[in-house]
Amino acid sequence: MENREIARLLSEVADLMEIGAEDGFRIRSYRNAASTIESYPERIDDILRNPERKVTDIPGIGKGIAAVLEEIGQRGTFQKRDHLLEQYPATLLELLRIQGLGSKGVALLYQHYKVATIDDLERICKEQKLRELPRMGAKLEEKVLKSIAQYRQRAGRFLLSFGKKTADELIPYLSETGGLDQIAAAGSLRRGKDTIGDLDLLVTGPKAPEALECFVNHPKVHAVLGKGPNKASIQYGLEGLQVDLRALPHESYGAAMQYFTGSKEHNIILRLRAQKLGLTLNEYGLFRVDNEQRVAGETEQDVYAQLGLAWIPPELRENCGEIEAALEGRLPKLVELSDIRGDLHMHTTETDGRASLEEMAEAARALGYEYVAITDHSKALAMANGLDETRAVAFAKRVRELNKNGLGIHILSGLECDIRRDGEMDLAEDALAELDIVVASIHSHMNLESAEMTDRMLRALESPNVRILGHPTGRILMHRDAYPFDFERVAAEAARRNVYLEINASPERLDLGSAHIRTAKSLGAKFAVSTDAHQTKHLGFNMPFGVITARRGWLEAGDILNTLSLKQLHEANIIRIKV
DNA sequence: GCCGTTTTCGGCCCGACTGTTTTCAGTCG
Repeated sequence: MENREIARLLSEVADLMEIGAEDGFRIRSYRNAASTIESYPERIDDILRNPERKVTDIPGIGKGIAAVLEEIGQRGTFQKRDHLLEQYPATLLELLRIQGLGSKGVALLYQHYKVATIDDLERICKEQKLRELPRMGAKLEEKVLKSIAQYRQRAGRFLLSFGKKTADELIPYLSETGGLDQIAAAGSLRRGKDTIGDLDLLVTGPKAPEALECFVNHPKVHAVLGKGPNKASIQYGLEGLQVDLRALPHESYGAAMQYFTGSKEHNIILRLRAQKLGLTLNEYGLFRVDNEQRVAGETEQDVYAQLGLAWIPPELRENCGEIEAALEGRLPKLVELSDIRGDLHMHTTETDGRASLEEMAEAARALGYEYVAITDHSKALAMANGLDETRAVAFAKRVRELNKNGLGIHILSGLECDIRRDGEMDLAEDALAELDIVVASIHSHMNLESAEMTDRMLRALESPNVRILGHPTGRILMHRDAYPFDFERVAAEAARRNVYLEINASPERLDLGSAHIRTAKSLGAKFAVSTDAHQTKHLGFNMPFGVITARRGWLEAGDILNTLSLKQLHEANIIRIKV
């Protein structure tokens, strides 16, 4: 079993224990173990099988969890889990994702009304029975119903990063078949959409039929939805992501990539354009209507060229002006991962990160970056052990000392400073002035009225020390919507004040999203693509999702702060580097 | 359940808000 799945079992059990009102510290141990295992570089399975190794050497894993892991290794589950699932249906776990309900609420609802599913919950709210329970009222009913509606809207979708991980598992697996010419992911994954509904894979080559066979026999296939000579569909893994694999002739590869990358809207316009030119376009190629002769198909470039268009990067294929731009030769030269020179938002063990300043800096250096900003939380985030003025200033001093040692990467002293309810900075301005760069972010009071939230953000932009507005809309994909505020006003004001808007590359956020990026760019705003890394591997893993989101927002390198060199940052007086 | 130890027991990040109370439990981050 993969670490990710083991972690999932442990964290589900932690949730069930919480519903069962078990000891909080014990629950935390399960959660800690889950999170450690999820990000552990080695497979737990391998360690278990190796008589020379002990899982208890991993911090956070003691005798108790070690026994659990052993049991999982042998039979895929463990006693405690079985026992809890006898008491509570697994569907209760889903209810925890509804805002306003925690473990206590879920337990009470289950005991009182046998509420086990989202549908049950909706009914109880609509019948106004929720308010009859202790400490629950009409406002909560309303909040829960709203949250259920949002939850349903995003059901069946998956994070882009999840699609990427799945593709990264399946593509090498299918390659082992041998005798394949090409194998690639298309669809919304290739377009870099923030969430995906399914995963589309293509193969070409003489052994494509074997690849289809191999595909439906993957050990993690949950169900085979269909299989023919050219196509197979499966539900993959516990999460049940639908994956489609299409086998095509080599000469159709470009046309197939074009066809299956979409979007549907983009493809409709292309086919209309083909029609006007006396051509017809499908997944096998571009053909003349009169004599059925193939005019393109082996590469995407040929297909676009034969339609009189420059090749359009997949991220732009949403029928949002890209076809007009391709016709007129004014497609943007989109930013690329290799343009990124540094990372301006990350956390360390000083607050809620998992790696030390030195470890983060070293990992960033290994990625080839020229600089990083360490931006730990400020004191308002007490649960993260946020920095107060004294610690922030001391930290800046420590960074200045470190930089004297020639680390091979320049560290900027920074802070992710909380924006308080009234728009004031969480730390005094004179302390912020000691730092090289301040990211200002909202982490609380997210349910203000739009006008109040707008004022709050405009107020935050007034701080002379704020350089970046962190995760500006506050959305968590498939979990929490952006808070309501006048985005255009805030973006315009940020542009006026030279405050950069963050494109938070964390796959759960991708905030700003592409639509907001385009709006903000049209208002003159500039951006920073930052990982918000909480451990070293986030640095490399997150950044491509931020860059692809920036690309979907039509951004070029020149729009993005951290494509500048340290020297340029300094000379442009964007960051006053304190020495 | 983990960890460290002044080593087998006691501590484990906690502050703020909300809606429900009538002094606070539950949720969130």
